[in-house]
Amino acid sequence: MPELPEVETVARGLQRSVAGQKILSVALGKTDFIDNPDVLESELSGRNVVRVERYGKFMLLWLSARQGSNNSGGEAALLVHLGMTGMLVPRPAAEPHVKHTHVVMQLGDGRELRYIDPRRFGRMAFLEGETLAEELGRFGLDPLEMRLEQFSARIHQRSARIKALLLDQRVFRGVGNIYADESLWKAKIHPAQLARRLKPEQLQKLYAALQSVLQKAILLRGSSISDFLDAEGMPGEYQQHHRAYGREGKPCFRCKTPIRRAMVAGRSSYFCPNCQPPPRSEKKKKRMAQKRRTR
DNA sequence: CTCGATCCCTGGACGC
DNA sequence: TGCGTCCAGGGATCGA
Repeated sequence: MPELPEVETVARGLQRSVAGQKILSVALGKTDFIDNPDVLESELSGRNVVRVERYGKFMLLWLSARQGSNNSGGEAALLVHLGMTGMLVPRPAAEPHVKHTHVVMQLGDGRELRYIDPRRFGRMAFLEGETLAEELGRFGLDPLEMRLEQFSARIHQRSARIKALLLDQRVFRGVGNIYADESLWKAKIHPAQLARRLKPEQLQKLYAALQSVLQKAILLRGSSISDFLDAEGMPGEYQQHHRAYGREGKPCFRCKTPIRRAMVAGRSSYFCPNCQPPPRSEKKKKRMAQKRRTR
């Protein structure tokens, strides 16, 4: 569930608390979510965490070259995806490891940077040089850095549903189910609307909605739905500002019509059936269902 | 290109 | 209290 605002929150926290720290050694538990556990283990120890930043839904821990190496591999980084339930948190080494602690990095100041993930939907990888560049190149625009023209260009002639495109990390990096639904609600666009059908005014509205929703969410340190906590163990507050996501049956904040839930692009999607009018294709589907019932 | 289905995994909700 | 069952959900992958 960590999406752009949650990952940004964690990354900022880690930048404050672990940037500059040296990784002395690494201990691994379950490793099925790690690209190449042996490489990760051997490459991490002895490096400094230079800087922590967000890249889409990933955290990027930029690493120094190791002493004695000529840094032939180019820039190196630890890539961390939190999946649904991942947490990356610094703790005093003396504190017991909670269940599902799978990666423990001993830091120079006596703390440990721990990766905890019950479902292991996350991902961790040590990457450097060309491999790293290639991996990062797979992803689309950062929603907070793109201009309107770039946003529109990525969307306007695609035949997929707008929600599917918003969720596609190759198109935009960092948007997930919550913020896609919230943005679409704010822009009054139905999630199943075909992207190429959107008018310029709608694209402009969606662009603005996406940015304001994400910025406000970052300000409130993300949404804590199930158990999201930031690097300091604090929950976010944006869930109190949700207008669509998770509000099935509750009145729309604009028109009081009950919020509906439907599967779009394989994800449960929340929307106001009045403010976000369904596209023709959806109406057709409804008529078919009606026919079946009356038959 | 776009879609849906399937798998990964565990905890929480729910029914009995 | 304790089972069993179902579901959520990002992303990879595969077939239609």
